Amino acid sequence: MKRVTIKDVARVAGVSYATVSRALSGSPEIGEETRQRIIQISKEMGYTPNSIARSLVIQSTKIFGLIVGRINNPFMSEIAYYVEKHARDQGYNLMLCNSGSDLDHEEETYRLLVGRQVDGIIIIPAGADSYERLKPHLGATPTVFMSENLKDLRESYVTVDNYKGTMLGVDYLYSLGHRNILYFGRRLGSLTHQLRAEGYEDACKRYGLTPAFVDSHYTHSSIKKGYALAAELFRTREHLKYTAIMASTDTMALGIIKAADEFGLRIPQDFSLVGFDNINFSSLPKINLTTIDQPKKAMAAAAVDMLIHKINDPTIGYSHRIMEPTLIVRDSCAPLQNNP
Amino acid sequence: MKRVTIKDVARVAGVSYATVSRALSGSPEIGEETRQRIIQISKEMGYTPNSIARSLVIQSTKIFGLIVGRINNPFMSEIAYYVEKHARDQGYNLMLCNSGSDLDHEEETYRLLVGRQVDGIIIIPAGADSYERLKPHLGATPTVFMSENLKDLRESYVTVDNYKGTMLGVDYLYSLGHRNILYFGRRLGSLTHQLRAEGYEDACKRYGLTPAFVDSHYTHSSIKKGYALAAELFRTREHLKYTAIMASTDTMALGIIKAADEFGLRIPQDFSLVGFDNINFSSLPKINLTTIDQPKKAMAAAAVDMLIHKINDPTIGYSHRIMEPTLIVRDSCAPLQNNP
DNA sequence: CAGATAATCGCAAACGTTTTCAGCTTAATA
DNA sequence: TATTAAGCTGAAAACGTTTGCGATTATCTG
Repeated sequence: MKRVTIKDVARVAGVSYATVSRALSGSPEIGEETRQRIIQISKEMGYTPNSIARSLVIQSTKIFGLIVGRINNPFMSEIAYYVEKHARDQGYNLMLCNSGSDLDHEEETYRLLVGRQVDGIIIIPAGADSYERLKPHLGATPTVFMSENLKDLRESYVTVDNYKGTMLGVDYLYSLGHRNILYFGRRLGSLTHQLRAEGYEDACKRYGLTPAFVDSHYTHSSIKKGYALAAELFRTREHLKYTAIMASTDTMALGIIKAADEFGLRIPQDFSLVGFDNINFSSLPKINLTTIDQPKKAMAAAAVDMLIHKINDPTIGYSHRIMEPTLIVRDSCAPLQNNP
Repeated sequence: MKRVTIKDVARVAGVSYATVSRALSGSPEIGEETRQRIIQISKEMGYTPNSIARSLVIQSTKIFGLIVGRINNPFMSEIAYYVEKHARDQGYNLMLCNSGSDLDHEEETYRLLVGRQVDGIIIIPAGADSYERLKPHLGATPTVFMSENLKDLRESYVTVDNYKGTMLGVDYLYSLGHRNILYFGRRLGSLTHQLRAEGYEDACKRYGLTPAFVDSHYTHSSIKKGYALAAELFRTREHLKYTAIMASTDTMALGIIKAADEFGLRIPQDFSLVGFDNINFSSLPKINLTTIDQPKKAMAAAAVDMLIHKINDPTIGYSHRIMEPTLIVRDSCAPLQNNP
């Protein structure tokens, strides 16, 4: 199963392999007749250039590394889809790695990718300390961070305006007449979540509402976590103080939905609910979650463009891009009927 | 931003680069003291071996290509997650590509990956004709097909027993007392779907039930497609003839759920429903779809193991692995109360 | 017709490794 | 003491490309 190399086609064509290389890469200094002949022959022989050898000499692999927490997470896979698509359009392939949202594993993965000589790395960081951990390795390979805000990040990133996002949610709920809105989810550890909570808080203040929080100590949002928290809320009848819930995350909102279902509470009749992220779960029948959308496609495109710029001009420094969130209205919110 | 090569550390250590290479790769013929010294030095200098150069000489990239329709499809992303994990454990990284479920694009992608010198390719084929299209390129790179059955596939693949899967569904519905079960979804074009339909049909025959089908001409299952079909079914009141529906796919089932919701039909009170695939949507609150599970994790592991075997022994021929489906009982089915 | 210019093409170095083979020490054996 | 063996190390080839530079031929120009 010997692969056919450039030498083989050169021998057959009766030219040097330099000529073959030039003919196939469309170099202008090759006669048109010989070029056509060489192309013809290489096709017949089934020649495919060895991009490993090519990478070695041109010092570029045309590969991007993409590090996500877990690709089976709907948000991540959505991002990955657009990143792959956009990168491929620009001539780059993608090396996909799961960090498992674990800092050690993430660091190891990052180093592995630079060893693989990828031209650039796009990473959805595992946690708040990712930057600190990755810092010593940065600089060897152009990198852009995505989606998560990190504290004092002196590196390129693209993210959504999380602060504004929750504000949009509160605006909407307020416009429906809600005056007692509970914030449901994480506030600390992650800058992203901090900003979301602050957006909620400031929006409340602006309307003269008193902010209220439900949270606990945990590091990753999940349906299970949301369910546990919500079940506790319903059990203690604490929720009766509020007519609407602003969730920090769609997955948390799903947990709420599950608990509500079990407690016989109806959404939006018994309370309104808005999520954050617009993962594709949320548009499902019976779920129909009103939520804040992160423009995943645009974010992905921005990230790869940013990366390519950085590759073309390494002296460019870093840049930040904060994208606009939008409110997606579905069926989980209703106007407030009776003032409690 | 000059990268440090093996020569650099050799110079500093005062040995030849052959020695450095041997020391770092744990070759037994290097003195322990020099090895430690070299390791120390290479660490201090921040040396990371260039795996491109390495790949060129050892004729192996330690990379697998993974071609999926779209990574944002929940089923695909689940597979991808486990493939990456298992492959990485075996020392392989993953190059991810979306084929967009398009045959042309798939073929182009496949060729691209062999040009990239990947050691093997795992592919979830785009359609029934994938094999025909890919045939000329096969043989250069070990390949295993996944999940989709293809006609006369003289290549390695791992899939689930689709025939048995729908049988399980019918068994279950029958055991609940249902005697009028409708099969909802595609039957032709894809061997996978053909098998599912046949499993249903044979199970019906075994119980003396008369099979009934709802399908139409389409090539990809989707919620939208399922919704359209179901809405038509409900509008014509045709569904009253049946007390249960066996859907060809979870996504189709979701379409049914959506339509049912709009027509005021309740599941499982008005009819029972079982899906196929067990995508993670189906476990969501308010959905809770009873369905047939494909053992995605085991399938992924089997695929990469199969690929590694093939790489280690290219003369091994091809092999087929058909995994066991299982019934996942959730809340979309109920015992039949009144015989219609 | 001599010389110059342009159009093609080949030579060989380079990319950063791994690995074979041979060479050099040093210690052990006869 | 001479010989052998064992243990380390180095020189160099190989992997399959790209590309700067020089060489060759053909075509003009004067």
